[in-house]
Amino acid sequence: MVSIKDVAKHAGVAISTVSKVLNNYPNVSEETKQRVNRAVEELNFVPNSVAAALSSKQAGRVALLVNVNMKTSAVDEINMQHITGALNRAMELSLDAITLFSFMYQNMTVDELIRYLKSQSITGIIIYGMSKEDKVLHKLVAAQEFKCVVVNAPLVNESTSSVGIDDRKAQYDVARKTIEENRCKRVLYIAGKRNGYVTDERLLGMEQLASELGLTMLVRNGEFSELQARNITMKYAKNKDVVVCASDLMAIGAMKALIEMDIFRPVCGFDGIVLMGYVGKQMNTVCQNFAEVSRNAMEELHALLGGAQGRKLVLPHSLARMKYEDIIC
Amino acid sequence: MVSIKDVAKHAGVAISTVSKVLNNYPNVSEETKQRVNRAVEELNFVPNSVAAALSSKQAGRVALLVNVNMKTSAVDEINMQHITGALNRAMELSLDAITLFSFMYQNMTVDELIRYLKSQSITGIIIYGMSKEDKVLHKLVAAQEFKCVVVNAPLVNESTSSVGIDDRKAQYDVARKTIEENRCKRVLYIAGKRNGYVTDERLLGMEQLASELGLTMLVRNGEFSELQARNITMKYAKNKDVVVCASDLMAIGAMKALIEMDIFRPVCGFDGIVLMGYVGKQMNTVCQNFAEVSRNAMEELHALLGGAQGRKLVLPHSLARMKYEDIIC
DNA sequence: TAAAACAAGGAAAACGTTTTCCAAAAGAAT
DNA sequence: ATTCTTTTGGAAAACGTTTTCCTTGTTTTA
Repeated sequence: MVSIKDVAKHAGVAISTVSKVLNNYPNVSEETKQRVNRAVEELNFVPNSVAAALSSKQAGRVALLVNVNMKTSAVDEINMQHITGALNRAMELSLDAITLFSFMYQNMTVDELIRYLKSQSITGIIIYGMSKEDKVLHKLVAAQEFKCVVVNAPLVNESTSSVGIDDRKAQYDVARKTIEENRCKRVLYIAGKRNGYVTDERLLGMEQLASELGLTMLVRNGEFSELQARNITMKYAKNKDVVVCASDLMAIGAMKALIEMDIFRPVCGFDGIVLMGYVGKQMNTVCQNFAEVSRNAMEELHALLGGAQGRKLVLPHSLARMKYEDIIC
Repeated sequence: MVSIKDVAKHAGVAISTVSKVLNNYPNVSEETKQRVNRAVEELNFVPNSVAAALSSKQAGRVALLVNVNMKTSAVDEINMQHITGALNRAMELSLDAITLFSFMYQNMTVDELIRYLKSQSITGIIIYGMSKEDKVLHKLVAAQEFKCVVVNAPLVNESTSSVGIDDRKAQYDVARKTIEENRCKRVLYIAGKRNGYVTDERLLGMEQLASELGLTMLVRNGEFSELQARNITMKYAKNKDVVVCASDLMAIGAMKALIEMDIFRPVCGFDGIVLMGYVGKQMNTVCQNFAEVSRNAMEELHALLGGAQGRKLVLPHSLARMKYEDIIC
């Protein structure tokens, strides 16, 4: 294996000089830089990232903490897009990234988790699917031992940024569009998981809309479960004009229930998952580009690692009506 | 950060002794072992896996090479299950694992890929979605620089194992069941991707079945594409009795086409993806537990790293009829 | 009882980087 | 010409392990 030592010898300089060139340090002349880079080319040298990680804490590796406790194909789709987006950007930024699923750390205490991450030379973390009641992850963020980016949860401190869309506005937008298209007055809103950050935001958006338009609204918690949304719809949809759901999966459950009850009500969802194209009826939904969200999350983490302050990053969303014809390929 | 040095000091032994205890080396007395383990407990010590990886090539890290060139939610679902299954077992085996998606290495030559993997201290690899014409991955396996486990491709040498189900038999089984249930004689078989290993195996299963039952069979390549399967069905299904597809996604495409043509033909698929529960019509399919396949793949890789010979591992499959009621949750 | 064999544990090199500090050379200021 | 800065590059320690030898002390064998 060709190491930095070989490059140094080949270029006729010291090891430290090579390292400086590689990491764009100042105080190295243009000429030496050229010589070193030529040697790197000729020897086909690739730095050993493991050694680099060991040597410098701040070069650092990055971990994705992915919650996979809800096992549905829709969640798989969303997680997969997040992971590919994040890892793609990580590679472009030359960040070494590992993926941890929740089953890997769900039995750990905060201290154990911190120790584990440090043992892996992790200095930055992206957290997915964090709920309000997740003690361990909250302590992890609060500890500020690592730079963190939390996706879809408004947590910010000096070393923590949050990334996501404006859930409140998105819910408002998609519901308003659906309600105005169909001149509805009585709304059944199937909210998400209790103690979910996005759940509350989306509900706030709905409440604002209801008050602005003078709607009557019944709110029930669907826990992001297709089955529960189905049951709720069965029970309450009859004397409502529209069913607004805080996720596509629940929208699908609601739609299936309506079809079974043989009544028509407009339904709208949230997320823009592919499955929406397969259920026959078209529905309005909020489209999020999860891969893009995660690319931004990785970008933000990189900035934090470079010394930037934590902040809240809000990304754009769009509305769409998912059609089978657009999805098939 | 508490290191092996602190443990050594706390236990009153040398660093090397601690390392020996940690790695279950011989030539250390039971008493010393106890003392060291107690120190480990008391100091809450976790070995730094990065340092370990740097120090010993054979402790080694493991990489998942995941092909994500086909972007459909079905593939996302399958890949996600593979990844979680593999990483889960890796953690249990204390193997450090990283995930590489095809977009990360698709522009590399074999040599570049090998160098990159070595730079990451990778010693073992699991390869997903390898096609017959993938030069780079074939050379990678042939180079025998790493221990490899190839999922769903029958590649074996001293340092390479293959893991997967018996695709030939599975295709035979599911088609036979469907054909006998409906007393069919004329089969439209929509095969997978040209140059795919499983494509050939599954076709062989169908050919055997056709000859045994005296069926007439038309074979067309659907490339694992829902759209192509749909078009093929539109064109050829009319004077056939049954449409057998080499994947669920294609089966869905075929079924949608039949519904649109307003003719009934039994259809069967292959994989057991969740989406099958959403298309309204029930179909026979082959169920693979992808997470379990990948757990086995990781297990096999561990064995290879321990010095075992490469071999072919065949896992069981089952037949099922995917119903919405079984899938909703 | 001497020699040989073995068991247990320690010292130190090695892995491939980064980074701190220091020395030399060159330029600027007096 | 002398001193003071500044620029450039090198030497060596550090990161936390593993692993190879080597030194003891103890047991076995003849």
